[in-house]
Amino acid sequence: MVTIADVARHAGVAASTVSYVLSGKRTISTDTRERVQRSVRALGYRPNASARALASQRSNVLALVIPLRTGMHVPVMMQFAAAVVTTARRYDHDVLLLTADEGPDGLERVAQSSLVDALVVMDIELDDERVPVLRELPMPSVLIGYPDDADGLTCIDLDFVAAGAHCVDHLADLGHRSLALLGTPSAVYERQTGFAQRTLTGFAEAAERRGVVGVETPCEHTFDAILHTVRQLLDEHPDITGLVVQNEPIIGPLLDVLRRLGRRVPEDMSLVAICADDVAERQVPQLSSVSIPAERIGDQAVESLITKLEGGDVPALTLLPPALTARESSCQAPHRDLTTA
Amino acid sequence: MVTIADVARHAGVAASTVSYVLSGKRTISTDTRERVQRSVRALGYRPNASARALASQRSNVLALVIPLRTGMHVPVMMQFAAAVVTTARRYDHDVLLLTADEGPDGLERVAQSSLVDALVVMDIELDDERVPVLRELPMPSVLIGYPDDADGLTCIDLDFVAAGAHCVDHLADLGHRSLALLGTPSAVYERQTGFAQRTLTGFAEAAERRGVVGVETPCEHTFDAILHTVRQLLDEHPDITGLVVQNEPIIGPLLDVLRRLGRRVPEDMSLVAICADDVAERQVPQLSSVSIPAERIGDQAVESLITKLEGGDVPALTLLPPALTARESSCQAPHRDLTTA
DNA sequence: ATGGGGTGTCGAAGCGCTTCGACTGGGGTA
DNA sequence: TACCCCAGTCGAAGCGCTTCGACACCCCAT
Repeated sequence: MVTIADVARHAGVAASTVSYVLSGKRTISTDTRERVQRSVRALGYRPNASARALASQRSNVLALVIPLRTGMHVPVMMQFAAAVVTTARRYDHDVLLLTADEGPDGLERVAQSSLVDALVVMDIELDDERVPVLRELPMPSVLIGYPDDADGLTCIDLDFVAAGAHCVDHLADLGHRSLALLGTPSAVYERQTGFAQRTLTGFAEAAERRGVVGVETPCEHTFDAILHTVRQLLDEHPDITGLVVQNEPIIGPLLDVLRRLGRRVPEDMSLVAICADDVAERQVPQLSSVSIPAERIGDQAVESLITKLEGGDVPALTLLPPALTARESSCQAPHRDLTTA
Repeated sequence: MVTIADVARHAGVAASTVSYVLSGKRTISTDTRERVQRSVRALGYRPNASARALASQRSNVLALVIPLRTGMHVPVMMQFAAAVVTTARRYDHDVLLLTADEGPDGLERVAQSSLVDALVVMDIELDDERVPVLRELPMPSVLIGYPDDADGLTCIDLDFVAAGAHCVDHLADLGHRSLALLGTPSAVYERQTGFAQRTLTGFAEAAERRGVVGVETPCEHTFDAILHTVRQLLDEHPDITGLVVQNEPIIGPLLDVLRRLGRRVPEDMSLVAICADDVAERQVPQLSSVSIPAERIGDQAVESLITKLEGGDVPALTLLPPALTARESSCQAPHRDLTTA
């Protein structure tokens, strides 16, 4: 293994000079700089990460804490992780992957051992036990999602309240008067997951504001559960003509179920999903949807973290505005009466 | 930050003694050991990872290289990654996440800078450009999948040749005489991805061996592509009664397509998928399937790597035997003639 | 009583890098 | 001409840990 001393000897300079050439932290004459760079290339020198971290107190590694629990939508998380890694690399950082089931201790472990310089934590619950730990940790962190008490934290998320509301507005604009939100599995709500709760809030508030009926129900992933949930929903509320779905894996089977129950989409039943664009576009009919900008969130998270590492300031809460794309699955409500109030 | 010197002072011993207590590499009297342990707890001491890595030449970090490309099935990879992280933690290691698009250079970077002790590389192509790099690297690695020339490497994979064959055997046993393999998107084949190629081989060999007709076609992910592919397939081979599917995201839409084309599953068309069990079970009808044991592969990969790190020997190639679970989507072929030969 | 072999502990020497202070020499200013 | 300043470079001191060899000390066999 070639060390900085080897490079220094080869270039006929001191080791510290090599270091300064590499880091650019002091001015070095063009002549010397080029000579050193040639030696670096000639010897194939790579600085030893541990030595560098030890001396500089910076590991150039970010922790990414990913949930691996039931009901989480996997492809979105993967997109997200990919964005984090890619963006981190742009800033010359690497990413250490942690699973959420290490819990708060896992965060303390990697932080206090200086394995990482900063943390990105996904899937934050409204009352998340990791939050107090993050507050005390001697390094910056960014949360994806945000807890009830976000004091002193940096949080980034899609504005799910607005997302829920957008869906309602879209359907209400099309004349639908009775809507349902088909949500995530109940376990996700029970865990007090922020995005699920907030969509629900946005949905309910918007329904109220628009003076339309809005009912909500969780939905598990199995086909039978979907069938049962939808059947019961339509039995109890036969006048529902608009469905908002926040549950990516059930989308395919749901379309099936509706067909089975004799509801055509969109003629009898309009559908708006909250999901990744490619999923919406893959369906038949293509779904109107509010997309989840996983990539942008991941980018943003890393950029905020880097800014904080460099001592900069970032907003405490960044809420990305949701965008609804109307596709084939939503249309004018079948008219039964034409009163508008 | 509390250091080993603080602990040593607190316990009234030398720093080296603390180190030996922590590592267990020398015998320490019970008395001293307990005193040190108390001090460690009292001060909340955590060894500094960089210092440890620098001194011991071991970072206790494994690299995991994940593909983020088109046509890869995401949930399986996620399961896989989760298994790797979980198992690595069991052996007191962490996992650094790399994306495949850093290419061979990424591997060299993390290896030569001693950021990691070993590597797990997924999604190996038959002629993978990373393979020669891995051979030269001064640290162990495990490949998921295996290239044509696997000399000097450690590879783990599901036996996809056997998987393809199992599917054929299952259908042939049920009396089907004309089968098709609906594969991954063509990009995956063009990349010479091992698992896709090998399934194809197994499928073709088994069809030959059983004396049944076996045709193969790639299939893209969009609904239209699926519809078109299947329609064309059935036009050209109207006597096909058995379908093998190795393309997880199309499974839902495919069932739709078959329904549209007037083929009932399994009465008119038997289906066997190569996919995760939960996906198979979620469909209606539930699919007969060969499952992809992502978790076992992940475990196995890490365990092999740890063994190698400790100087142990591991088999060059571990092929996990595939298991076919018969569910509702496959049944006796509709009889048109009863000759068996 | 003496020697030998464990057992338990210590001190010091690195691991490979960054960074600080100090030094040199050349150019500009007074 | 004397002075100062700055650009460019060097040497040395760590960063916090592991590990090697050395050293007591005690117990047992002689």
